Amino acid sequence: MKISTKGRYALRVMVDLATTDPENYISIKNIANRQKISDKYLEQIISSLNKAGLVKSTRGALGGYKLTKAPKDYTVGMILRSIEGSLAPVSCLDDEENQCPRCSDCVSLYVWEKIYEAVNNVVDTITLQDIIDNSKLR
Amino acid sequence: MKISTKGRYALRVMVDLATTDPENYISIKNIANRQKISDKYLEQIISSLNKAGLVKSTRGALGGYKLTKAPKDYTVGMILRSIEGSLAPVSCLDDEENQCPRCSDCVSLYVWEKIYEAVNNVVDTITLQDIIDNSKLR
DNA sequence: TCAATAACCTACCAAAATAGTATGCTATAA
DNA sequence: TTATAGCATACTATTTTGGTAGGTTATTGA
Repeated sequence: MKISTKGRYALRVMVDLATTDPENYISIKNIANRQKISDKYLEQIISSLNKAGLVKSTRGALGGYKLTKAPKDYTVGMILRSIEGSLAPVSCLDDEENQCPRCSDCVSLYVWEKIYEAVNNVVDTITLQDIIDNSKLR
Repeated sequence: MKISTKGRYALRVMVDLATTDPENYISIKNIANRQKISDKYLEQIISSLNKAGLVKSTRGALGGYKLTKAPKDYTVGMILRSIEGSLAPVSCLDDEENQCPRCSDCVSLYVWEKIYEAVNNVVDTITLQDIIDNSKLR
C-alpha cells in the first residue's frame, strides 16, 4: 500500500514549479538540483506530467517546464494518477480487463471499494494550492 | 497503492474459518482446496496470522486452525496489518527509523497523513462479521 | 506403539516491479 | 551556428512479490 517514489517526486516537482517561478520555464536540471533528485529520473516523471497536460514545455536554451493552470486548479489526485495510474487497492477496481475470475462472488470487494472511495476522497479534495498554503504555516 | 495477494488471501482465509466450521480445527489443505490457493503459500500466510494471535492451531491428525475470537471482534485492519505491516502510503509514517532526511520539511507529508487516516478509518471500522453479513445479502 | 496426518521451519527460486542510468536525437534561443 | 535543454528509447541493478521444496516435530487414531 505504498505510493512509489515517482508519485512522491511528481508532487514535489509540481510544488516546486508552483512556488519557484510560476511565470517562466524552469529546466529539469534546475528542479533536480533544488530537489536533490537525479535529473534523468526526473525527466521520466516530468515527461508523464507533460503528456497528461499538467505541465507544458519549450525546448532549447531558456527552455524548461511550467504549469498549465493555477495551483488551485490541480488536485493531488490528478497529479498522482498521471504517474501511478489508478489508486485502487486491488486491480479488480481498475478496469474491466483486470478482473479476477471470482470477482463476481468476492466477499472482500466491498472492503476494497470503501478503501478506494476513502483514498479518492482525500486526493480529490486537496489541491496544489492547499499544499503550498499548508507548508507556509510552518 | 495495491494490497498484496497475501493480504487479500488472508482476509479470505479468515472469512473461510469464520463461515465453514468455526467450532473445529480446519486444515490448510482443506482451506486451500476450497479457496483455490496453493497450500504451501497459504501456510506462510496463516503462519503470520497465527503468530499475530488471530488464529490458533493444533498439530497432527485432525489438526488445523480456528479463530481465537468471534468474527465481530476482528477488524479488517487487524488482519491486513498482521500480513502487510502498516498501511501507511509512505514509509516515513511507518516508524521513526524509516524517515527520509527531509521529512521535517516535507511539504507532502500532510497529504500522506490524510490518506493514512482515511485508510485506517475504513479498515478499523469494518469487522469480519460485517464482511460475512454483507456477503449474505447477495 | 506406530503409522498417518498436519503444523512448523528454513531455504530457495522465478518473475515482475521499482528506481535509476546511458545514449543519441531534435528543437530553440542567444 | 552553437550551446542548451527537451524528447525518445533502451538498458540495468536491486527489491519485492508470489510462489516451491524439503525436512522436522507434534498429535491422534488404530
